[in-house]
Amino acid sequence: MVSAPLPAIAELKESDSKSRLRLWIRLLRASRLIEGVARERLKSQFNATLPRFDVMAALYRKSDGMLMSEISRFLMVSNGNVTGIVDRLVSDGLVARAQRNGDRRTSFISLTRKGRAMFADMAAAHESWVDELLGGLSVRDAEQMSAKLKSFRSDWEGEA
Amino acid sequence: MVSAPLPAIAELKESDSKSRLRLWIRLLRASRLIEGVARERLKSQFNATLPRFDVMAALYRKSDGMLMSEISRFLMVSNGNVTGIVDRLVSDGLVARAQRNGDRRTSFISLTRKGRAMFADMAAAHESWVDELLGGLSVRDAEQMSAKLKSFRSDWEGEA
DNA sequence: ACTTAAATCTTCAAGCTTGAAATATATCAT
DNA sequence: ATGATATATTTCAAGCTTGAAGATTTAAGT
Repeated sequence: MVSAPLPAIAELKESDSKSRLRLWIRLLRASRLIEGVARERLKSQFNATLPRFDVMAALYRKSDGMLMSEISRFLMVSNGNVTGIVDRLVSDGLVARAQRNGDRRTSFISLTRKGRAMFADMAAAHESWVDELLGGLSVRDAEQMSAKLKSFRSDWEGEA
Repeated sequence: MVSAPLPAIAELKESDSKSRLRLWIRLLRASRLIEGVARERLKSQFNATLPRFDVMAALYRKSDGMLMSEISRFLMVSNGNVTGIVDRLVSDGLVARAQRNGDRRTSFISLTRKGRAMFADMAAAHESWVDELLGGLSVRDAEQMSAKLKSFRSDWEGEA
């Protein structure tokens, strides 16, 4: 009976993928909406961009500094990408590269005092924007969804 | 008593915004993860990009054709952006611009036969990728989250 | 030591993205 | 009709993004 057709299961399976596809589309549209607002306000209020904000956010958590590869892995972007963003942050005096005595291929990237102060301001504003945009969701809903998304991710990556 | 301090409410409020911020970060990371996989597979299996896929998906739903501004509004990207993507799709023979007799500023953009066939293939693959990546979520969870995201969005836009 | 392999980062071309300026067309008020 | 205003699109500069190729340094094997 291995070759017997099982239409009921096949139909169920298709319906499952449609549900997940719909979720994906809504997820994507929500992301784009929030990212758009954040990009626009970062530009007008701080003359910053979203990628710069992301890099600074990564560095803010690690005051000892991070390797380039740690930044790109954390942000899930390519290596070459981070090079350019950090270059511009350095030339704006927001970030510094510190020599590493052991390994001359690498350097520790960290926020300058100026960068740290600026990020603190941006982070507070950013948190309020997200609160505003996601305000339609109850805290309970937000926490439920967070938990679901976390467990989904752990199936695909090492941790987060 | 209007000026009396209300620390309990203030604390609650801060905790709310933190929950929403955490949700936002997980939403963003999930989006990036899925987008990364989709981008990579679209390139290797179809020699396509995600933006091209998005434009073709918009056009697939509307076989009569769409205006440039309808495409950009639907995809939530800038006007100028769509111009370049459509240009490349046209030069690949996947999309065509049709004159509109009433208004010479605009044209109807639509998939060619070739574009329509190609998108059908890509869409099937894409749906299976999403199903694979979001497979850790039950259908029930997916539908719950979809509903929450839909209601959140309608607070900020006309519809979807 | 010497060669090979691995790790880390940068460079580069192609394409995507935005926002602003430019262009072209259409509509409206006189 | 004419001029002013509104609409639709394209063009452009600056920056972001990837993936591949290149450069540099470190580690490993012999």
